[in-house]
Amino acid sequence: MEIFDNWVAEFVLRRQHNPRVLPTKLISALQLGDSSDCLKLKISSVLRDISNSLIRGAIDEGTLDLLEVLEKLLLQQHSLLMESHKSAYCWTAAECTLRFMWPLIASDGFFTEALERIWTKRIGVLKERGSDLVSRDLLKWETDLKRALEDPELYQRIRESNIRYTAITFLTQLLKEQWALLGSSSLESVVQRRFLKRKADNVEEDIVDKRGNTNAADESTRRLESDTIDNANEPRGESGDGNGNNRENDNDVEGVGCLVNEKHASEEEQTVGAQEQEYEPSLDKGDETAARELKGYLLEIQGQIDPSTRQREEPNNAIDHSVNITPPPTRMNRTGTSGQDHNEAPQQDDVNKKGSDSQGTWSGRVRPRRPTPVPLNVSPLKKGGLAKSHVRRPKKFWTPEEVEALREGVKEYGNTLCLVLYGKSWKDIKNGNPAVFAERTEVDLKDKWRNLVGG
DNA sequence: CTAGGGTTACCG
DNA sequence: CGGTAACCCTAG
Repeated sequence: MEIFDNWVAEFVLRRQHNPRVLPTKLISALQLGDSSDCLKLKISSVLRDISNSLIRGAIDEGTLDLLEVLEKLLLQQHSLLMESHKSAYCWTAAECTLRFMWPLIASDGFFTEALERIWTKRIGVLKERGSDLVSRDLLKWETDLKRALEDPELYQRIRESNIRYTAITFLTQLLKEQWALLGSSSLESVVQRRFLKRKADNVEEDIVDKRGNTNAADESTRRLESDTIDNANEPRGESGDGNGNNRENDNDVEGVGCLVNEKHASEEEQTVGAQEQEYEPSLDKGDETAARELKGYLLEIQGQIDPSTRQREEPNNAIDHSVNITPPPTRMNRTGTSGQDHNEAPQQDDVNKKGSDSQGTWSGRVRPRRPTPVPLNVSPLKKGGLAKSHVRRPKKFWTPEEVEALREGVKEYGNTLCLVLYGKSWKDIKNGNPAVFAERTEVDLKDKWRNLVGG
C-alpha cells in the first residue's frame, strides 16, 4: 500500500501544478525512508516546489533553500551537480540581494543586512561544507556585491541590472534538466510496460502495426485529457510581473520522451539510461527496445493530434522534425559546460516572415499553449551524427532592435579587438541581452557584426 | 569560443 | 552572374 501511495504521490507531483497541494507537506505526510525510490520522490517534490515558486513569480530566499535541499538530495543520489544548478543558485542569490538595493544609497536600506544574511552567513555555511554550489561566478558576485557597498557607481550598475531574468532562465533550465533526468514516473512506467506487453501479446500478422497505433492513440489521448485537467487547475494570469512562467508543463510528455532517448547516446543520455536501470531493474533490454518503438508511436500520434506541436515555420521540413515533437525539444548542451540554455521558442511572428501560414489551429481538445514568457534561445544544430545535420535553421533577418542591441554590446568594449582584450566574448554580449538575442547564437552575433562592419 | 572560409538563398 | 545576408563548419 505504501508503494502505491508513493506512486500516486509521485505521479501527482510530476504532472500537476496544483496550488492546493504543497509538495513538501505531501512528502512529509508520507514519511519516506531513504531508499532510492524515496529519494526520487523527494527530488520530484523539491522540483515541484521550485516550479511553483517560479509560477508565482517568487524568486526569494525560499528558492535558495530549495536549491540547497536539492543539492543535498542529489548528493545522496551521488549525482554530479549540474552547471545550471550552480548558475541558478548564484543568480537567485544575486536576485535576492538585489531586491534590497532599492534605495539610491547603499547604506540607506537593508542592503547591508542582506549581504550579511545571504552572502556571509548562508553562503558561508556552503563554503564550510565544501559545497559545489560555491562556483566561480558565485564568488565573483560575492566580491562585487561587497565592493558595491563602498563603490556607489558599482552599486548603481548592479542595482539597475536585470538579474531576475537570468535567474529565471537558469532555474527553468535546471528544472528541465532535472525532470529529464528523473525519467518516467513509476506509474507511467507501469502503464507503459503493460501497454508493451499487450502489444507484444498481439503480435500476429501485420495487423499488429495498426493495433499498436490504436493503443498508442488511446494512451496519447488519455495523456492529453489529463493535461487539460491539469491546466484547469492552474491559476490563470498569475504571473505577476510577466516573469512568472510555467515551462514545467513541459515534462508531461518528457516522461515518455526520456524513457527512450535519442538514438545516439550523449553523456547525459547515458546517465539517464543508467539511472533508469537502477530505478527500474525489471526493465530489461527487450522492454527498452519496445519502449523505443512506443515513443515513436506516441510522438507520431501526438503530432497528428496536436498540430501545434509541429514546427510552425517550415512546413516543408515537418518530416525531419518529427523526432522533436516532444514539446520542449530535449536538446541539451553537448558539453554541458556552457550553462546556457538552448531551447526552441515557439517562434514569435516577426516582420520578416513572408509566407502566411494557415497552421496553428488546434483541435478543441488539445491543451492550448500559452506563449512562453521567457524568451528562449535557439539551439544551434547538433554537429555531425544526426542525419538531419544538413538541415539549416530557417533564415531570419535581423531586426533593427537586434542590430541596435548588438551595436550597444560591442560599443561597450570599443571594437572587436578590445572585446578580446577585455576577456569578453560574443557570448557575453548575447547574455548581456538575452531577451533580444534569444533567437541568435553567439556565432550569429559574430557573423552579423562581420557584415555590419563590411569585413 | 572565435575567426574565417564555405554554403545557401535571394535579388537585380 | 555577382553581390549580399544569414547560416554552417571547423581548425586552433
